Amino acid sequence: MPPETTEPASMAHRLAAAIGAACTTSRLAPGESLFRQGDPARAIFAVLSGRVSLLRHTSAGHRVLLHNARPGDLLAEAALFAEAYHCDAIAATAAELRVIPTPALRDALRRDPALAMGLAGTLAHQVQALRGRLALRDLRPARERVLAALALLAGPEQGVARLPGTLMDFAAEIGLTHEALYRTLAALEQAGRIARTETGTIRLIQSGRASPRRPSPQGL
Amino acid sequence: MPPETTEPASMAHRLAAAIGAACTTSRLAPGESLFRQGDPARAIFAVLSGRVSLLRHTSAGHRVLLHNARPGDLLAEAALFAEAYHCDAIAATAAELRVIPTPALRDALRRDPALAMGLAGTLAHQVQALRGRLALRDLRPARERVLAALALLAGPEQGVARLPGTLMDFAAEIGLTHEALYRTLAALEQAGRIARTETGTIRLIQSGRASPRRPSPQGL
DNA sequence: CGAGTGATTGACTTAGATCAATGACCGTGG
DNA sequence: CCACGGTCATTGATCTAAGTCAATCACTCG
Repeated sequence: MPPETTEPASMAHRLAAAIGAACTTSRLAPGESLFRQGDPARAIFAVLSGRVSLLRHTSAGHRVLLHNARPGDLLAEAALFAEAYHCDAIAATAAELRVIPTPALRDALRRDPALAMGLAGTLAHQVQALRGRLALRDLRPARERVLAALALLAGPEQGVARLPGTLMDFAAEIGLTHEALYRTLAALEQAGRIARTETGTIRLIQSGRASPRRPSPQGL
Repeated sequence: MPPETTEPASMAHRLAAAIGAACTTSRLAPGESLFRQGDPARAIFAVLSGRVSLLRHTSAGHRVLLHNARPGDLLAEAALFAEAYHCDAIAATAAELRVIPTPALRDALRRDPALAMGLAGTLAHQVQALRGRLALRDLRPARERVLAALALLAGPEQGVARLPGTLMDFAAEIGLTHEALYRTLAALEQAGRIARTETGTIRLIQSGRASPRRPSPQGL
């Protein structure tokens, strides 16, 4: 399969379609910057291929990764409602983006309430997802967090989690070092809670129903 | 001052105003539930006073705190775009809410594109803020995280951070135990990086400019 | 005044970060 | 075609930041 190409999520499609001609495409080399914190916010973007990182520098001079946009993601949606970008966008890999100028998009949204509602819906889902990811970080120890994250990936049917990226990416996503993740996965596998067949795929195994009363299966 | 009352943030206002009569008010006793995961999504809410917790149960039966809505916050915005609520809402304290029925609101949004855009803007800002909070969790050790969080609270002018709630709340917000936070604050104060006058207020002190080249001021 | 909550500090323990090494797997260029 | 350099996956050893348990004090509220 081609490494990193996906059709844009419907919202990116709809936005681009709505403004039609005013919408251009941009190609970035790895490391190239799309915009910088403080630049006037002239456009939002839809990632077509590659990955684009959003970074903010703190006052202390640190560089913090805010987001890693993948194909299908919308980028800098907040630019629609702000004067300037609030963070840097740098291509993590070679990337292709659709450029959606804010003035044209604002017009389109004003003209088409359904489009505006669609955008609001997309954003509302992002808020939900982000809250979920934030809550995930509170789970401890690592075992719980990993299981919860896998369950999320697998969906409510409780079957097989297919990791979107590498294990290292997954580790970063859930706030663990990759070593900690490897170890936790190994322990879970040993405990029979998960099974790994092909790489990138993890099957969750019901732990014989988590009965409330029963401290521990065997030993301590 | 009255303990927990604030005028609703403008967006909550605007939404409520837009649908006018269809909008009622609801009062919750502490512990009372507003809706449950899976209930049909009939309304979104604006918190007028008190605090309302959003909880999700994981498949493993754990209860995870997703959000703690405070006066001025909008609650369950995603209900506008979904069939059912995706989490429980329980009053953490006695609370008063404005109830905004989704059908009426959907109509209003369709009729008034500016309102829809306003909602999208609010949500976009929430996305931004949540990404920031998520990134904050990656800062380590605790000292860095606390300083960054305080800087955020103080705003770009780099002056005084006024904590919205208790220190315990703040600790939970940034993913530390309250003990760890107290110790970190004490250490920072000792190190002269912060000063505490009244409770709930922390002044940040520039550490003689963090010059790029200079490993450490003294010792080590 | 006693109960409940927040703030604070001490002592102890540990989960997970850090540092380090190894093997598998590519893609790539000579 | 193969050797080399890079990334990912994995595991071991070690260390420490921060969690847990515990006690105390100040404060507010019936």
